[in-house]
Amino acid sequence: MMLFSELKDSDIDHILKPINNLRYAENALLYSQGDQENKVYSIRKGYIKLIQTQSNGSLRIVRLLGPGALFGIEALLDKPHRHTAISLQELDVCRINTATLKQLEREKPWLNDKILSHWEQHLSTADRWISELSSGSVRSRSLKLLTYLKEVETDRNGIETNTVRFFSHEDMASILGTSRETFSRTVSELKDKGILIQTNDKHIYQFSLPIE
Amino acid sequence: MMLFSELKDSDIDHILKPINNLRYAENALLYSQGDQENKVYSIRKGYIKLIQTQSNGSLRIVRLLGPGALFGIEALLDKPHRHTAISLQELDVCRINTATLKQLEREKPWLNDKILSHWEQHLSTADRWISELSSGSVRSRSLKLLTYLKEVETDRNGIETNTVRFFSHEDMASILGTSRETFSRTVSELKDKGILIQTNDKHIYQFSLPIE
DNA sequence: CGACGATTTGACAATGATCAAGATGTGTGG
DNA sequence: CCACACATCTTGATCATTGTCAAATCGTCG
Repeated sequence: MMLFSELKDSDIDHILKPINNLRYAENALLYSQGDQENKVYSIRKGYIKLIQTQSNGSLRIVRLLGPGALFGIEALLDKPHRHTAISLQELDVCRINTATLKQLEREKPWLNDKILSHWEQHLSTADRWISELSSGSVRSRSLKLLTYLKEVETDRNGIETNTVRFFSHEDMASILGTSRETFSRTVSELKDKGILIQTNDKHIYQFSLPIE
Repeated sequence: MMLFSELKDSDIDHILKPINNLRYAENALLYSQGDQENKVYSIRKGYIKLIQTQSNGSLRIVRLLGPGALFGIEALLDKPHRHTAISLQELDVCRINTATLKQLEREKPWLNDKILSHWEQHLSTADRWISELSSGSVRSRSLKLLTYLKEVETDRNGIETNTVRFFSHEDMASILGTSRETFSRTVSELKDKGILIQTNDKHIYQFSLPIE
C-alpha cells in the first residue's frame, strides 16, 4: 500500500518539489482539526492517532494508522482537516501538496486507484470502529481492540505474531470510548483469567486466545 | 449530489444498458453483507439503513442514507458488500453495474470527482457516527441523533425545519448502540422536559432546542 | 372488535463513571 | 548509580447509568 514505492526518481524529478520527508517526535502535533493546509501525508514509520473533538470538548480517537497509511486525504477535496493528527511514536512521514499529487495522478493513472483503495481502507476501518469498538460491553470491545492491535502487529512484521503492543491506557480508553479506569480493570480481569500475559517489555502482552 | 442528474440521455444511449431503476417496498433487502454483485446504487427517493453484523451475531446500523446518496461503492474495488442494505420506506434506487460506471467515468472525468466526494461523505459521516453517536451517555447521544435527523430532514426539503421524523425505536436504538427500552426512556424524559413535542403524526416530533 | 406488533413503564441486576488513594514506572539530575 | 519528582497505572468505594426481563399500554390494520 505504500503510495510512492512504485515511482522511480525519474518520475518525480521534473516536478517542482513540494514533497517533504518529515520526522516527528513522539506525541507531536501534525495538524489540528479545522486546519486547511492542502497537504496529504503518507506514513513511512511509526503510528499516529486521529482524534475528533466535539463542540462540547470531548475527544475520541477515531483511527489508528501505521506504516503505509495515507491520511489527511480530505485535503484532496479542498476540505479542512476533520481530525487532529498526533504521533504515537517517533514518526517518519512523507508530506505532499495536493496540487502535486493531483498532477502525479494525471500522469500515472494507476495512482488514482491506489488512492481510492486507501479511501476505502479508511471507510472499512471506520465501520469496524463503529460495529466492533463502539458496540457492546467494554469487555467485549476491549477484546476486539486487542485482536485489532494483534492484526496490526501481525501485518507490521509479516508474521503471525501472538502479541499485542499496548499504547497508553489513556489512548486505548479513548479508542473504546470508555474511561482509563474501566479499561485498566478490564485488562486486569483478562490477566487474572490468563487470557493476557505480560512480557518483560511491560507494554507487550501475550495472548492466549480462543478469541471472543 | 445526485449522480447522474447532469448526464443527458445522449450521454447514455450508446451504452449497453445495465442500469436499472428499481422500486422496493418498506423493509426490503437490497443486498446482504458478503454479497459480491458488482453493482452500486444511487437513491432517488426514500431511505435505507446499512447494517453490519459481527461474528457473534450482534447488529449495528452504521449508516442512514437518503436521496442522492451513492452506496455499495466498495463494489467499485471489486469487494463484496461490507453491509446489509435494507429499505426504511418505499424506495426508488438506480442500480448500475460497476463496469458500466467505470466506462462512464472514463468518458466523463468529472464523474470521478463526484464519486470521490460521495466516498468522502461516507467517511465523514462514519467519523461522526463514532465521535457523536457512539461516545458519551445515551442521553447526549440521543440528542446528537435527533439533531442529525433534523439536519437530514432539513436538507431533504431545503428549508430549515424544526421537526424530526422518527424511525422505529428499534432502529434508533441500533443506531446508538443501545437498547430499545433505554432509548424509549430517554425520549420520554425529553418529552417531560419539553424539549421534544409529539405532533399529530406520531412519528414526527417538534424540537424546542437550545441544542448544545 | 380483536389480534398483533410496537412502545412504555417498572423492578432489579449488571455495568460503567467518578473521585480518591496508593502503587508502579520512567526520566532526570546529582 | 541512586534518589527524587512526575506521570501512568491500579485498586477501592460509591453512585449513576444502562441492560434485561416482564407486564401493561397503545396503535394499526384487517
